[in-house]
Amino acid sequence: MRRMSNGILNKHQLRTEETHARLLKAAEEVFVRDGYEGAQLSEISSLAGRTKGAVYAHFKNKEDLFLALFEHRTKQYIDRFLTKLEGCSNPQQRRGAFREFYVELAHDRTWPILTLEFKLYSLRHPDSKERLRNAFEMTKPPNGEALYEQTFGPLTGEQRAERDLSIAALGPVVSGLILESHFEPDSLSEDGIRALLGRIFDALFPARP
Amino acid sequence: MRRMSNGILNKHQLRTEETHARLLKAAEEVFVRDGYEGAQLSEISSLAGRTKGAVYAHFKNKEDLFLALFEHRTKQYIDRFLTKLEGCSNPQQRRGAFREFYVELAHDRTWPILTLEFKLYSLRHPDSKERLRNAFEMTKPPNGEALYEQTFGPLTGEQRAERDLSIAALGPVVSGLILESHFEPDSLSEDGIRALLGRIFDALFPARP
Amino acid sequence: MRRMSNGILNKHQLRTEETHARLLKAAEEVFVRDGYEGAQLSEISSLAGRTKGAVYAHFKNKEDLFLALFEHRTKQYIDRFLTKLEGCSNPQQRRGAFREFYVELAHDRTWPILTLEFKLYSLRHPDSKERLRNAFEMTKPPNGEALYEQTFGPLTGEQRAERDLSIAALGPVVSGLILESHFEPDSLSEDGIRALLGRIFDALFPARP
Amino acid sequence: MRRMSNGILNKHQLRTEETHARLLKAAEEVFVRDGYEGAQLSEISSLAGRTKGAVYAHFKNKEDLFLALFEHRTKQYIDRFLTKLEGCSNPQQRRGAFREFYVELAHDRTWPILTLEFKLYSLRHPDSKERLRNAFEMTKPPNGEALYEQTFGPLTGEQRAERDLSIAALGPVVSGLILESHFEPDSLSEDGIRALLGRIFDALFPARP
DNA sequence: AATGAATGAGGATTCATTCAT
DNA sequence: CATGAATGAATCCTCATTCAT
Repeated sequence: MRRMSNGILNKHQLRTEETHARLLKAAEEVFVRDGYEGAQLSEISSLAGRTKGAVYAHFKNKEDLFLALFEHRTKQYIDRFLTKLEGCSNPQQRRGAFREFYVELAHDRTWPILTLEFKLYSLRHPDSKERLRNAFEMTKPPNGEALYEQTFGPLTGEQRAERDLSIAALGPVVSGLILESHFEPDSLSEDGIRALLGRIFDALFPARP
Repeated sequence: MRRMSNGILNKHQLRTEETHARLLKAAEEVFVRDGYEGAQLSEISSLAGRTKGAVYAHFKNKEDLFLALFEHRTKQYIDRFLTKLEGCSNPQQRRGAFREFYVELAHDRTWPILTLEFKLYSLRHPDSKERLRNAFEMTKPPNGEALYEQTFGPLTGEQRAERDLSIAALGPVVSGLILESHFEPDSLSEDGIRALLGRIFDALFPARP
Repeated sequence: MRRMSNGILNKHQLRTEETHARLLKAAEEVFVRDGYEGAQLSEISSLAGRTKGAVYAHFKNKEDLFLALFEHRTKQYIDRFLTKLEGCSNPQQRRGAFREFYVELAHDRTWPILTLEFKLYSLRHPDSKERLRNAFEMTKPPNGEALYEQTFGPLTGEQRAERDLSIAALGPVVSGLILESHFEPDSLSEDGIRALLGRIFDALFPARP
Repeated sequence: MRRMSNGILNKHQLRTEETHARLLKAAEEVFVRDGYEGAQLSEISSLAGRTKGAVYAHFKNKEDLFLALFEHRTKQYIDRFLTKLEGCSNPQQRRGAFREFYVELAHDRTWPILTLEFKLYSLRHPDSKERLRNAFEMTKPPNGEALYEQTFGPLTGEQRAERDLSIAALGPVVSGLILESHFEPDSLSEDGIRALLGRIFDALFPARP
């Protein structure tokens, strides 16, 4: 998008950006509620106060909208995560911030479901692999290794493998639990999930003496 | 199905039973691979060596087939679980058998995904709630409370609540991890998942002294 | 289609064959009137007294219906042509029959237009080349060389090349004229075209002494 | 377009004229390649180095562009034809020039196809008849009757009818042959068509003694 | 029980056209 | 004059479901 010389968007561009944002927001709601296949572009667009055609002015097709949504949310998510850790000055603090960030995911009814939906999609559309791979790479913070070392301390090779395994498990565990809580809110309340996540986190990343 | 006086099925009935079994088997493969929406009855039936009409001779519709499959597999699953615990004579053994059963779910690439699919379906089809509820009830072993008491010992009310929460978490955790391993086999190998499940199980159900 | 042991089609099959024939007939009318792009499957099917779905039970898609129609009509056309020539016992008769057959094409308002439409389609869909080629091969009678020799006599190599060129021109000339007469019936009446075709035929295939 | 007092176009107007010309050129390419229905305004405009909006600045709509293109090319065509004949001083020369002009149409891969496309369009859009009629009238040279008399000599009423019929046939014949050669270049080479056109011309307009 | 032709509702996608800038 | 985001109508195609056999 070309900005005016003063760096300010003109009216056209403002309207365009708003449409883009509205579409993504509506898409999230509908994709999470109805799933990829069940989601209807007509509902997404009308929820965004636009028509179906607007979707196609911004995205190549339904899949493109879906992937764009995932990329968009992933960026936000990583940013929030990194911001949280930035304020910390030592490993203990960092581990605590990480733990809290993780436990608080119990509150998010949307992102973990979207994540599930996306992985199921990729499982079933191997042709989109390329872009899917890239989007998944974004799930991991840049400079992850350094960050984790600053958080969990220096580790032997074997310990590092174990740590990476644990890290890989975090997201999937939340997604599974949130989905279950959607279905059985009585068995898995938000606080219940919070408790579980805490215990699981501690089991996977034991506090160092 | 009416059996002959000697309790043996005649040829017609044998063929009918075979068709039923073939359809369920094919349905599992296709539902897991393509998801509920993506699954096509034509593919399921042809995979079973039958035509679409056969599906409608055995099941009311697509949803009915899906739910019947879930009920069928749930029964098998519970049976295997109970059989495993039956051979045990004391709580320690029982806990160990439970743990092993759980850890070995890492090997099943199908049931955890089917479970996810089913829960997503229920999330999105609240109208089918009644039957869905019933099917989910089947997920839990009959006489569960007694069984768990025999396994984890007598507990205070609070401990029991914690234990139930942990039990509710087991399935969702496996499902999340298996789905992830489908997508990123390198990060989450079968053995890796086994290790994770063991650690999580121990964290959720600490061995009593 | 499997016939019953007595070679007679059962009710199902009769109905199926009728549907197939009705669809082709309706397709011809609509494709000629509206062109390939302009033709609507909904109109074709309703003209055939069926629904759109029926088209897809018989043909893979719109293109498949279009090509099937061309193949079907081409067979009929070649058959009529060969039948006409079969009754002849000498070259003069055969040339006369050929000429008459050709001149009488002036009466056909449909086939020449369908031919045009098909060639324009092939011009614009090179990907369908394979099947198009085959369909076009059908335009030529089997054993064409022998037939033409029996009709126009033995020729030197150069004469044969000239004859083949003339043969290749026959169809296109009719198509061009029929299209024009659709547009300007006053300038090109059916009888006018008949006269023109006769003169052109004689110029391209001079009667031998 | 208002010219400056000296009859010269200013910069704005030059740019406008160029856009107009570019659009017509691009339209010809795309209409011939893809047909009226298949042609996309977006492609025409981008081929012309403009955007869709430019089309609507110069033409009322797609049909208007198509008809304007036909009118534009028709004018050129008639001009070339008349220029060719102007240099002749007697009927023989004129007939020869006419014949040569006709035979050389074999070289034009575009105009005959555009002509076909246009006639098919008019066949299928009778509502546009008015403008279509006018455009077709332009196909005929002004003072046609006088011109033809100077070319083919004075004729009886019956001869004149025959001559008009032959004239009406010329264009359609070329169009049919060119289309065929697009599809089967091996059977109908450019030279082959030239030969055919010559023979057909001579058959339709026999040289007078 | 099983077949498969036919139905018909539904949804993604395309593209000529409009309009604020 | 020219842009291009947005519209919205139009249409192909899919697929669960039905029903005569």
